[in-house]
Amino acid sequence: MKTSTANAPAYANIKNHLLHQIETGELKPGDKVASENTLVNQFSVSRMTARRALTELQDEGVLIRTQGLGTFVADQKASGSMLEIRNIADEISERGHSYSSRILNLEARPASGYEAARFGVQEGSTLFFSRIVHCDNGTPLQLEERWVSAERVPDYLQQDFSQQTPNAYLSQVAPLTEADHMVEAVLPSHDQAQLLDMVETAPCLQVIRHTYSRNGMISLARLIHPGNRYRLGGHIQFNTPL
Amino acid sequence: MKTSTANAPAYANIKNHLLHQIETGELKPGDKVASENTLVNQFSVSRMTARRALTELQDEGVLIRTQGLGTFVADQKASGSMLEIRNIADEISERGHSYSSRILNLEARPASGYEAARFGVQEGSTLFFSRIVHCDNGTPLQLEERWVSAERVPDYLQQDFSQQTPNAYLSQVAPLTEADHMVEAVLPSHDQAQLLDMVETAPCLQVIRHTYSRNGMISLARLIHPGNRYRLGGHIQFNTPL
DNA sequence: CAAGACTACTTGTATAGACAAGTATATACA
DNA sequence: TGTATATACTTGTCTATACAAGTAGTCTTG
Repeated sequence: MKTSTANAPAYANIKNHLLHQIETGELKPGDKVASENTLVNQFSVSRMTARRALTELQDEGVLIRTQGLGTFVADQKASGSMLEIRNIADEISERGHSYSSRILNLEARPASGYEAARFGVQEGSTLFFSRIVHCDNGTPLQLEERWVSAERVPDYLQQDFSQQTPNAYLSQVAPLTEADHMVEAVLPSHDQAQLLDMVETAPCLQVIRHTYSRNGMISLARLIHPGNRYRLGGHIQFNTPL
Repeated sequence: MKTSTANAPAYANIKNHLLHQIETGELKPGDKVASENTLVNQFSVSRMTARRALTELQDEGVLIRTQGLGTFVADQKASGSMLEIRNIADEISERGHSYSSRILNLEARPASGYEAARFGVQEGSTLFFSRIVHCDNGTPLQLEERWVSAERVPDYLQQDFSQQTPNAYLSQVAPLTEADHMVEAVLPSHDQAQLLDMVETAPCLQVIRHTYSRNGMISLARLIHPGNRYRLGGHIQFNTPL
């Protein structure tokens, strides 16, 4: 899973640079980010290019910019849950369409330091990862990515998710009653090649990323429109107690 | 509440022009939109300015752009709703906290041309507007703004929203069964001074804007973080059939 | 007829500059 | 001391231009 640098556009490199700073903790919520002119000198680009990187990250909810003040890392905490995800399978059924799904990935892997901190587990402990495409009348409509803490749901990998959606299974086995709050920050970039194939045939692909950690469930949704391949649309961030 | 044209930035005028074309049906989903160069001549702006209007509308899901082909009106029907708003009062109760609310505004006013086009009513027809703060243990947590079409819910202003939330009332009186779709574009800016007072005492204020139009309900949610006073964080755009 | 080249049009990326406007700090003045 | 004022720095808007790259149709050529 490569993140670019080589042939990627200049503005994308700057975005990745800033995202990396945030992911490693070099920049924390509230910290001031390099100004446009600083980035101009640092990356030898024009101001409009540096500006595009900052503006897009602002649109994605990562940064906050204020005229006269500067650019800051957005505070991802604090937001309570207010939304809940509807079950995609139910929704498609209600619409009178046929629902089908395809499993792309289903694996266990040790949590990196970054993931461990984010999901509230120890570094190296097992995280389950799954990636499933949900189709409406055969057309890919939603790409679902889930990270599930092994401590919480040890049998996650053994389930047959073509029969029962992960959402249904997790609701049954790991109900959460308290409305806990969690932090979810910036999304690492997707494996884009895999996404592009699906976007070809989908009118508009919804990308949802679910994370089950010790404290609750976090979901992030984004939309990909055709012709908008590298730029992902606005994202939604919320936290849902099951 | 003014809608631009005069002192608004050029790119905003172009956006409104295109949105108006879509709202009036002059441009239908799938139709080809004026190219960048066409807009350059039409509005006497530079290509970068015309481009900004088109790009932002693409990010907002209104348009679809493809290199070499052109710009087209997006099909809003393709992506189904997937989210629903939880009742803030219920949520706070479930959390074991005390819920209270305060009404800031409650008024009827004629729809401006801009609002009329957006909400699907005639210019000058009555729109109800309310603004309510929902508090969790006395702390302002959510600012709710609603525009309600008078045609749809004539008695909106007569309700006692300290007893029953607008959401509960509207669900009861104006249920929508079809999953209609609508476009909501740019948010006009808030009355900022009023917001700032609340942000002072709130850890993170959720701003939700509900719009009941002829076709359905649109909700836009944004977060205000402390230290993020003037610029509101990323916004959420979705459409919920009740 | 079919394959390739050419052309016109489109959007994508990028530059270098200009002025406007919001914020905070330092400075001079009453 | 307190109030204006000047300033430096920031982001916001905008222009005019250039080249790259994708699409579709036409024209040339074998």
